Amino acid sequence: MMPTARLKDVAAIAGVSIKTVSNVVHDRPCVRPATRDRVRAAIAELGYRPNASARRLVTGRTGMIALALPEINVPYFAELSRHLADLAAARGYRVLFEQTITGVDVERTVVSGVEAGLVDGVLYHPVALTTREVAELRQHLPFVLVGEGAAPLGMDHVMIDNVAAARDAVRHLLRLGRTRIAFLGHETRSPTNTTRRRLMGYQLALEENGIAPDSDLVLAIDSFGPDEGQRVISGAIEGGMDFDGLLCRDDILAFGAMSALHAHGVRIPDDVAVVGWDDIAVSAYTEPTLTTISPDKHEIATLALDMLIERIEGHHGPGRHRLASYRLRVRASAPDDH
Amino acid sequence: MMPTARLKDVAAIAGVSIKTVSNVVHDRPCVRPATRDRVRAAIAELGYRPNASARRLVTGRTGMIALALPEINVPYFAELSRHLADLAAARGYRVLFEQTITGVDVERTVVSGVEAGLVDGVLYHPVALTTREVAELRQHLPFVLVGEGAAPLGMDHVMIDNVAAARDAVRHLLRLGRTRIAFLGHETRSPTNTTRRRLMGYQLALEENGIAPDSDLVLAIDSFGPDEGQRVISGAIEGGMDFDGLLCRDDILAFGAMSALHAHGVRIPDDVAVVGWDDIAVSAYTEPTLTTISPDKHEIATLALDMLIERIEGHHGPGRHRLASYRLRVRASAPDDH
DNA sequence: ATGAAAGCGCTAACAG
DNA sequence: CTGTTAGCGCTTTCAT
Repeated sequence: MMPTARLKDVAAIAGVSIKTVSNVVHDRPCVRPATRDRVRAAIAELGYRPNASARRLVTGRTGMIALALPEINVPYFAELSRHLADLAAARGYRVLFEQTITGVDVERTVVSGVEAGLVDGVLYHPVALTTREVAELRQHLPFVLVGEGAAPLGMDHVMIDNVAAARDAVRHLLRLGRTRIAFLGHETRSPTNTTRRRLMGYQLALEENGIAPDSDLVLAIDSFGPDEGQRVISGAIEGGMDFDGLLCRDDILAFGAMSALHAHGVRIPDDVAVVGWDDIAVSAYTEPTLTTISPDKHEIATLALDMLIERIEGHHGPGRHRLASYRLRVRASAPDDH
Repeated sequence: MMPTARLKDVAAIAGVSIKTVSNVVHDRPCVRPATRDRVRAAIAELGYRPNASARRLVTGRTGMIALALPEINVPYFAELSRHLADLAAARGYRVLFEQTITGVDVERTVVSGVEAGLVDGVLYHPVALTTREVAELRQHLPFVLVGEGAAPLGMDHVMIDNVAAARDAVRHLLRLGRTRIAFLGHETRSPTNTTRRRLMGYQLALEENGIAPDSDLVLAIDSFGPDEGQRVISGAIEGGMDFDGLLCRDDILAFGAMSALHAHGVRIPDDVAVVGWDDIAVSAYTEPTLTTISPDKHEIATLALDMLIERIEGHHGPGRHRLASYRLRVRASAPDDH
């Protein structure tokens, strides 16, 4: 493996100064055609590629943004990442992927940023860190928060209105005549803001319809994942829980729940109408297809990236909080006409 | 936003030379405790963070690997990425994410690598590029290929034995007494190597059992995605296709197929037994649960990363081709006892 | 239109 | 144990 060619080597071969080679590399017009061709030939001959680190050191710009998410394998994050990656590429940025699931420590490390000059900005979906910690740790770096986790007022932030969306979902179930509506996904240990907000909307919708929320209908989970949804709903059915509607914290839990309902011969939606959350791709192909809260992932990605790039380009205003849109996507698990 | 502190600034405040500060930053033992404390205090006071680009420029090491995949939102890739990201983090590498879906050009650009010194190595899942192109474009950079796409002999490569796996899947269906077994997922335009291999295994299994492959049972698709699976299977059913078994190119197509089967009142597995491919997380929670070829994603990730890191650390041998293991995960859509 | 030279912030070899 | 110094490869004034 021959040592990588440098600007200097190209210059030597082409018989010009490095400045000229640099001009050619950057497609600057101020080079005579003949010279340009000679330089181009030398570049090809040596297989010259500009060195990224050197460039960055001098320009101070990396052209990279960090995407800090809990778990890339979770469909919602994977789908959001797809939008983010597409948009970032279109705007000329590369994406450095930081997975934060490993724990609070990792999350803290990512947020505080051990090295400077690694990326130009960070898109961060907080989970474990508190608002205060995020605010304190955040480095001197453009930062945009995504999701319902910690959101210090001073920082840019994008989310959907979780309370309103949960309320809409429950209202939909009420409209179908369901009155014993359960909520699946209350975290036992430390409830996330996400769950807290969704639960709040659930409660509001019930109360505004004169139904007293029944805490027995709020089902706790120990983990996310379909297996947990299945376990908890199986337990509820076997324990004789009486319910005719079910709002799940997310689609994945809903899949597990539906699997449990099927296994116990409970008909969906006849006996229990089910609503999920996230509208991940497969939700339109389950049996029955899943009614779900569909956050506009593309809009979330666009808003987040726009704000981040504005910050990177020097915007200095106070923290901006943007709400992305969502809709209730009605499918067979809780159809309109039932 | 005050200008980032440099080694030199810390040194000035602490009243030592930059070498000493560097020693402290690197936790080198050869610093007197008193000095160390003073330096630490200065670092904290200035909020000093070492500059990544400068470090890289001088060490020539980036501590990053590129992960070049077609589409991160596709569950199989998302799940594989999760393993890769976990392992990379454990080995001290960051992951730069490069999405190649946009087209052959993007794929070519990613493989050829515009800049040098951006990453230490590349994990690449080829789709559109040919073996020859990959071999020609590959830069002077450690490179490991994943999947069934182009795989020049000279380069490291990890995959599962797709022919054998497809054969196993079809054998399983034959064992269940199915004889009219269809294959869903032949690409009309330019079939990928992946599909070609799976189709080959399908054919082999039929022939070894004395069944003449019927080209009418090989169903073409124009795109991936559940909608396409649904469309094609609906068309086949409506066109009167006679089949009792179905091997799908991947789980996502299988979801669409199952949705179409349900819609037409075709019972799974009674009327048609279905087998998917990839064993993505939700496959265990569909109705019915999906029998599928389950590649050992963790093993794929481990083998790939191990080889890549060996190359990064200087290994120079010829291209190594490794087969990761797989198993047929039997679930309700094509159960053993049927 | 092209060249010479001064750093960007850090590491590491070499002195002391 | 600590300081001095020479680059890493590139961009960018400032001359010519």
